[in-house]
Amino acid sequence: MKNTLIILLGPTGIGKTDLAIDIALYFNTEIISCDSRQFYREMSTGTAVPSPGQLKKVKHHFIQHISVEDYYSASNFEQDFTELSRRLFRHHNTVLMTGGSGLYIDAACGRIDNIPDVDPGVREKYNRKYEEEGLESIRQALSVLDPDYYRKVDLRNHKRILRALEICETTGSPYSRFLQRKGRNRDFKILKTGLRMDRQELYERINRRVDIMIDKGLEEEARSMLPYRHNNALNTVGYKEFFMYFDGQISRDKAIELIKRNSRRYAKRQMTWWAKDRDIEWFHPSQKDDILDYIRNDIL
RNA sequence: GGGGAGAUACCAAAGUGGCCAACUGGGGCAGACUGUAAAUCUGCUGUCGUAUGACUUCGUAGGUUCGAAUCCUGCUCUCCCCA
Repeated sequence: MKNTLIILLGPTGIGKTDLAIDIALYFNTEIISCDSRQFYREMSTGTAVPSPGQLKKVKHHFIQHISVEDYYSASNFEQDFTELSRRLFRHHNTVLMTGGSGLYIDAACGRIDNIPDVDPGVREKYNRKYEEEGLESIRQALSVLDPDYYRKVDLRNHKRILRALEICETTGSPYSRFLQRKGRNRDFKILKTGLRMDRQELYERINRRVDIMIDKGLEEEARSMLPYRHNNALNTVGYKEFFMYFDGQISRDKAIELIKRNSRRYAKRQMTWWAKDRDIEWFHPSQKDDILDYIRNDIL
């Protein structure tokens, strides 16, 4: 019998954490978190990491395992995940992965191609080029280095262009050449379950959860993150809005309102990401028994 | 009771005779995205819709005009000031 990676995914605030614990307990296994912000040990209330009590119930991995000052990407996650899953499958037939970071989940599923690491100096160089000379200049560079990709990318999205340029320059060959859609083979089965609910219900949950975070001291946590605000890890809903408030750009109420709105928009983007994934079996978070049945039927 | 201001699409708010289906902002909807992804980027938001297209809108009922969200009159409602 093949091992199975059970994935429980869903938009922010829908209730993955509790459900994941129940599922993990049921199958007597451990949880691999796949939440790109719960990785950071300096943040907790704004990222809604599982509570100490929850962490005690089931062993969690990749919760606050790195620092906001570390560089971490989907690729790093893929490597860490590969190593960990190999270890866990030695003692478990099933492992549960839960989270809401679509790209990272895809990475764990082996859906990203093997692409060399980028030379930090090269990254620096193109970032500067973009800042100093603008979008048009990096577009131009891309049209020379990788005309194929130039035709396909969203030319208004500097991040896409920058990434391609970095790869072109560090590897000496066009970025598009690495995008073979071959992915990586995994030696375990993947079973995806998704959580979804009525939009309005979700949005109300999100709004309420933000209020709870505020009560738990999100403002203080954000203030303590001020020294790290330039790190990418702090370009995060719940923190960036408070930074604006601390800077005097907006009122505290406005910051809270923006945190709610940006969380809603984030949830929307997550749902768009998964909308085209035919492998996901969808459930309402209250359907715990149905989810357990679904998983049990599949792995037996 | 007297005087003044105003009613515009989901909300806020421009528009004050034709270039208006109506600026802009918010909210919302839809989408893209193979390595910083809670990031980054895009489209739509009166209805029908392939539409440079048709139809119905700017409190309400009339009127003026070739033509009105814009001008005039009545009505309804809201707000402010004086009593």
